[in-house]
Amino acid sequence: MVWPTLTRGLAEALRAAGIDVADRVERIELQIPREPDHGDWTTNVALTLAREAKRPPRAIAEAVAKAFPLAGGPFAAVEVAGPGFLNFRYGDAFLAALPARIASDGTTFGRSEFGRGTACLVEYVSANPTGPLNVVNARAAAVGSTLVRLLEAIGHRAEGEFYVNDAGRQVDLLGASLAARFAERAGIARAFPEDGYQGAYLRDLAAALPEAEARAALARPDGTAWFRDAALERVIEWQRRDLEAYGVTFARWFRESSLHASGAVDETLRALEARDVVYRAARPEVGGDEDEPEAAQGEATWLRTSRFGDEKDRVLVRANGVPTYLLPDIAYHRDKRARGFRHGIDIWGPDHHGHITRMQAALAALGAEPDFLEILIAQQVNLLSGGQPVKMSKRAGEFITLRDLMDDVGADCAKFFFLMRSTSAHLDFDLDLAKRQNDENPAFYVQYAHARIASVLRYAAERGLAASGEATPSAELEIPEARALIRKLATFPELVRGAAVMREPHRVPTYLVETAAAFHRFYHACRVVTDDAARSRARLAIAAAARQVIANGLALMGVSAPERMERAAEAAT
RNA sequence: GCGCCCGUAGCUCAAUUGGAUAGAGCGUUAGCCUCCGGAGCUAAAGGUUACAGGUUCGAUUCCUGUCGGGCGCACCA
Repeated sequence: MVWPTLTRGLAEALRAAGIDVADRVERIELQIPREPDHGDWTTNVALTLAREAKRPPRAIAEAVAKAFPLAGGPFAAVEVAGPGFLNFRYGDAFLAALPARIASDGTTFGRSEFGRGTACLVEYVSANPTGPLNVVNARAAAVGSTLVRLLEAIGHRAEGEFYVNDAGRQVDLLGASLAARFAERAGIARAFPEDGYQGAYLRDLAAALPEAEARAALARPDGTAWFRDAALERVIEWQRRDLEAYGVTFARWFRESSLHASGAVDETLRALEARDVVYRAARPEVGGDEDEPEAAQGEATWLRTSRFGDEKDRVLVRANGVPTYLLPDIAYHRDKRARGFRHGIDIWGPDHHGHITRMQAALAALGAEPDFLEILIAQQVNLLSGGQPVKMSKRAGEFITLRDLMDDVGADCAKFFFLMRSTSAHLDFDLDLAKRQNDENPAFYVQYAHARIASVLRYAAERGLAASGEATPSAELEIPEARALIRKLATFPELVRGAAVMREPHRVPTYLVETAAAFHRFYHACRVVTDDAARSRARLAIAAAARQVIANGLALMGVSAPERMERAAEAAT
């Protein structure tokens, strides 16, 4: 990997130039410029250090350029440009050796040790076990699973986890809804609960219940618990199965109920009390609304989140003695730390973004490191069909599910579309476009490049030709399209590092589209399989390297890299 | 009213933790197959980065304000 050697070389050159950056080597900004004229790597250290060094940036840059140890490294030249940028250019030897190196690295090309084995926990989807998964869950699943793979790729120990809210009011309501549906079937009068779950899936579920047992439960005063448990296990299993079909699995499905059972919830409350951030009162000491009639509900237990950046204090335990969702949630994050994770990343839906400050405040109140928890919001998804928004009503239980989406456009395509956009941005998902198996669909564009290369490699193999394991001859390296492709492939490790560090999975598909385009240009400029065996083998090595990088990138996304693609039967023309 | 997200080509979106001349796809227009997959390639056109200030060597990026879109503001999750 180029990044560490470049960093070390720069630190050494800066020291020679009289500037010591020993303690902040990793903060040196290194970038791959988008403008090819600016070299293969660039840094602005001379500009950022000019002020403290009290020297003009260009003077620093000149000194660094002179002292930079080029010998034995990937670079052949370093130039000073503009106001004081340092631009590094790969030597031909480095580029020539790259295809063979990618071949030998195989699926590990792009990986690094940047994360030094730090344990990270990514919590995502974590949908309530009250119904099918929706499209935002689908988006979060694509983003979260990719994030786990990205973190692993840069050397973290990363795990994905699904937090199941299988306790509390929502699941009780689910039980009551199911009981009502069963009663309805059995011809027993029973009111459907207000705000109950309307979805048709509960009717199906009610039909599948063991008749006698359900009737008995219905007759008992505490019978909804039976229906709740029945519904819960069924729904969780559906969710797990759908996610599996989608290609997303978790290291652990963590049950909220286990926190109650183990006493972790009570323990967390005591830990907070010990830190003197809890009080009992009828209304909050900070942030209360004067005309809140709810104040009459009696004394609740409050957490002083307002001391840690929240606008008001929050209820941990209701006046009736039942904890709000917040307390077990704090217990859950406390548990993550106790399990040895040094860093947690949560991916939440758009309806939870108002909860970020209170969660962070709660963890601060607990004494957690300020950067322990990072929360990403997987923004809203608007489905478009025929150019019109698809109408959905969560209340009535009418919405497009993850399962519908997979049936409609396929898991690969759905994931690719979700990952194309930055997580925090609203997303318009054009179902018609995603369904189209043609050139308008970027998922197919990338997969097609992979299949096309695989096809060329097969064609070559039939003629007894295989990729060369030798350095690329300079005659090939001088072809602009070949050189551009190899340079693009060389940036993959840095792309992976950047996407992981910045928590921006969307950089991967963006890169893959560019890489696929670079390959297609190479393909058009250079016939790969010719009568010239040596040349053919060299070009096969370049093509094979491109295939490997595209495959590695698609693997990060959890999208398949097909060896061949059947053209779907053209619609009547 | 308060908080958060967003505003970039006709449309959907990028722009590498403040970098150099803001880029792709679709759509439009004009081209490219005796040859390895044309699901491809080449070129043209398309921009006051919503608006107004500020910070600095440098702002699509950071800060303030205005306008517009979305979401959230429970002793629900």
